[in-house]
Amino acid sequence: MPEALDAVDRRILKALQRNGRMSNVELANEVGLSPSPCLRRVKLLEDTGVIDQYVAVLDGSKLGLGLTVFARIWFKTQDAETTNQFAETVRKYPEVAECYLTTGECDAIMRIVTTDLHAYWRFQSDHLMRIPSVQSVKTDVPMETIKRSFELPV
Amino acid sequence: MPEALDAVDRRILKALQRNGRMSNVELANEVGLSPSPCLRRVKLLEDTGVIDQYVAVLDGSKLGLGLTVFARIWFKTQDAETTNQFAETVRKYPEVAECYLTTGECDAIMRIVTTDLHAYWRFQSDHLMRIPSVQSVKTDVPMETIKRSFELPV
DNA sequence: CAGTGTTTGGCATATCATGCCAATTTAGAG
DNA sequence: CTCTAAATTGGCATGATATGCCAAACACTG
Repeated sequence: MPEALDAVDRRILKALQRNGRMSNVELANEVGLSPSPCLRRVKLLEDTGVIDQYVAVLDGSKLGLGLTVFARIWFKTQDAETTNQFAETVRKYPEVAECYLTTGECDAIMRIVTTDLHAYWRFQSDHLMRIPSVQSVKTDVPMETIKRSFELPV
Repeated sequence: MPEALDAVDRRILKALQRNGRMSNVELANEVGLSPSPCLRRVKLLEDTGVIDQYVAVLDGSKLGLGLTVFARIWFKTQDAETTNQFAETVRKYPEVAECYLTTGECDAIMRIVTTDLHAYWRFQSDHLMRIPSVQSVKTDVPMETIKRSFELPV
């Protein structure tokens, strides 16, 4: 690992997590460098993969995608084939924003984005429950957002 | 709602969700417009709040923050005061990336980012379980990522 | 304190954002 | 189908920004 982040790097990361489209000149001012070395540091952070990507965060409620739900999945069996088939299928659904295999109580967790509860129910019964490896699903529906951040505490 | 998104707007949103730092010239080419009206559309999408913000997405594993866990919380009581106190406290912890109040089986769901299981355990016992309103916590630990996207299917 | 390697700041140039205006396209009414 | 008005587009001029290069400052080692 060639990275040893110093205080300036951390300030850069902090700033770009808050505003990924900030101009390099503005960023340089904020972290106390001139534009030239600032840009070089940013490029290095990108090249080493510390900065993975830049994204625009959309407001789902303004796009008819106001409902986020968390679903826990239980498999019928936990063999590799079952798991692979599940993964392949899940990756195709745009409704599934995130999906992880877990150890412990359940076998997988997903975050799913849909229009409303009705649309979610349709997705669950028409698609999720029809994946052969899926035995059962339990859903938790967020009613209110207390905190929502994509930032890592660097 | 003054927004009626057409096909070009959707292409803009799709592109900026994949690369939020794309230059306007490049974006214009990709969506089949000249830079001038393209920029105007982007600005409108920002002003109306469809585009909420631009962020840099970091790789937690390269920053010593490799573990993401999901925790379900049960409260002792569900009155407004309990809830508010919980919310206030949770918002202060940088480890807590997301937190929602839920209806159904549990009372709240959180996504928590830490260094490793040991650090999580410390956070749970030293902080989470000491919030007076919290009765119990169940944790699901992702072992493998099947899908991870911040994109909305526009 | 000299030498070496790293990081910085400034500068020149190419690319880009931005605001304005004329031209084109679209939508609606007669 | 035609005319008109409104909305949207493309091109252009200007100011700001990114980018690569070089010399100077700095940090570390022997």
